[in-house]
Amino acid sequence: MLGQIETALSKALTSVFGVAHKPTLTRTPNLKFGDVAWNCIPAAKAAGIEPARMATELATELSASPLISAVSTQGPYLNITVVSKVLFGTAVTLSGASGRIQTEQPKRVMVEYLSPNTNKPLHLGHVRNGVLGMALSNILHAAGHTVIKADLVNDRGIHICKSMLAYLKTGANMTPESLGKKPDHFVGDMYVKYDKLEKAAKEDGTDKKLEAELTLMLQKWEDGDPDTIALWEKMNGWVYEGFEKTMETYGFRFDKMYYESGLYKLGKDIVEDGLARGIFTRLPDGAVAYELPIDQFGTNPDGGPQLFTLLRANGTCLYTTQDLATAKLKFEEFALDRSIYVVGDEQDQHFKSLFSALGALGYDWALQCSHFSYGMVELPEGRMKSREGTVVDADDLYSDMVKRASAAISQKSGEQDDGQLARRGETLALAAIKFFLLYPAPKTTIVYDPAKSLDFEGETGAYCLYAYARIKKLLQTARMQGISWSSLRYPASLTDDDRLLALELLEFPQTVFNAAEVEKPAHVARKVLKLSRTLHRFYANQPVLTSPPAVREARLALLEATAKTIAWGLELLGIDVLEQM
RNA sequence: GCCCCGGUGGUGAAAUGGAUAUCAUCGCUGCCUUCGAAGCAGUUGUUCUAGGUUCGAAUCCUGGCCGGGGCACCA
Repeated sequence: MLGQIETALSKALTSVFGVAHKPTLTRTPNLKFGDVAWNCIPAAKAAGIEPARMATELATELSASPLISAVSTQGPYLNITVVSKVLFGTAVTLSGASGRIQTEQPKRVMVEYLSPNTNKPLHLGHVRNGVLGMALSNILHAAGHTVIKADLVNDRGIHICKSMLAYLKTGANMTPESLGKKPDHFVGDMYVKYDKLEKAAKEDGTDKKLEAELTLMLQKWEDGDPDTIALWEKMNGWVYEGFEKTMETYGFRFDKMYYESGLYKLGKDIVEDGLARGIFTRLPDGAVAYELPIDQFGTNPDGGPQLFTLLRANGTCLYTTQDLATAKLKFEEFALDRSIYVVGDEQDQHFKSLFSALGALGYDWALQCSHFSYGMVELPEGRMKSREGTVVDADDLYSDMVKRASAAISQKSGEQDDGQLARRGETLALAAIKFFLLYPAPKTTIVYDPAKSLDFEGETGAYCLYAYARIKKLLQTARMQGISWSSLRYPASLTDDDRLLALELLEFPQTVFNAAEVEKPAHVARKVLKLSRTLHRFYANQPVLTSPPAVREARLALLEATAKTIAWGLELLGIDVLEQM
């Protein structure tokens, strides 16, 4: 509907001024200016026309439109009031997912996210990653793109050997079952134990020996030594078993799994090829590197180009070696148009370098690779360090939040705890966690204070869920009173609160579509919150069931549409609603 | 030394170059005898700095100050 007005405006621009322009309507700052507005300055300036005159003449032209009940101007602003019947009718009909806008150029997009190491359980940082990855995938899908969700598991390397070696030295007679531990936590404990072993070794001077043992283990793994492989499989199996549960809890899902252990050698050919073509350089000690362009990356301390190392001096592979190959594999295997990596901002430079190297190799798809970068989740005292065990564990966070959420529900509703209440607590807890992580811009560093935990008031998931539940309760009460609102009639005399809610609903699909275009899930989160706020204000200020029948029915329809839209927005964010808080 | 990111009320955040910079939280004041107070209404308090571009700058450009991340054979 807003699109139709934009089209009418575009036609008027052509017919009156001979200007080709695609206008975008915005909301007015205040309803006294009308419902939506357009600023003439950019188009007027480009065409050499005085902006206020353009606004005036367009107003005359548009006033004939059957969609528009009033047009006015305010300097260069063209202010439009939409015919109420059209406004409310569209808002109700196109609510929820039925209003979604689909792209005319659907793409095949891979979203790689989570990408855990198999030496420790998932923590809050992974949760931020996973929640962003899922939301981004959902939003791209809603906009009509084909999305392949991929997980690259870092299941090999020296850090994995650390857990394995610590297990051999301190716990080889134990299993997760024997200790009653969640298996990924059991392996994570071994990783922490290694750190302790290392510290102890440094004190009694045996650290070189320990390091040699570790390197030997990695060597044995690469040589395919049966005992080492068996141990690796056993411990990784435990980790996967644990991951499975955590990922199910948080709703992280994948269409494709990549394992570094099966990929790490693949990059060697690409490196050799680059070397042969003079794109990569062999360093004096034998390592292979890509010299990063100085205009983009600057220089290193001795004035030469920065180096992006692709192969170790001893010929073994690096993460970068594997990365080159995996990038190529993704495009070939899935005929991708676009490849997105959801990875923390500490790797900004890594990805910028990787994409530069891929471009230098002549892969035209290198331009379609992008790094969805996000900031760390820190504790009040600083960064989380898994080696030192100072992390907010994903499973602990969840169970802690469920307790708090259940307690809050019990307290506020006065209900006693039962199985059903616990399930509501789970949904509320997840909504609180996910919304907390999705609402700020991704690049902000989030500080999470375990002592304060998460709020259920203010700009929170609970605020949105409560808006939904309030509507549901109201609709239920209406049904019980035998009130029906299926036949829609829109009384002329509705208030600004009704109008604001309808406008908010109308804008929603465009916001979701734009969020997909710019790949910003936070835009959807902010919009859901804004809609919820408009709803709460409406609820507090306007009676529904006690209004005259015509107004009552219109409002019930509007509220039902609002509930559908809030639920859809939250669904895109990976958040479930509660019919009852 | 180099590269990247940031600096907005006390605190945490928002704002395709566009109308009076928006929210939350904290503080203070009200509203459960009308559909659920996890809510609503009111109130105090904000764009690091010096220039520049522009009809118009929190936003773009240059310098400065402050903070965070990264700089290779880790991921």
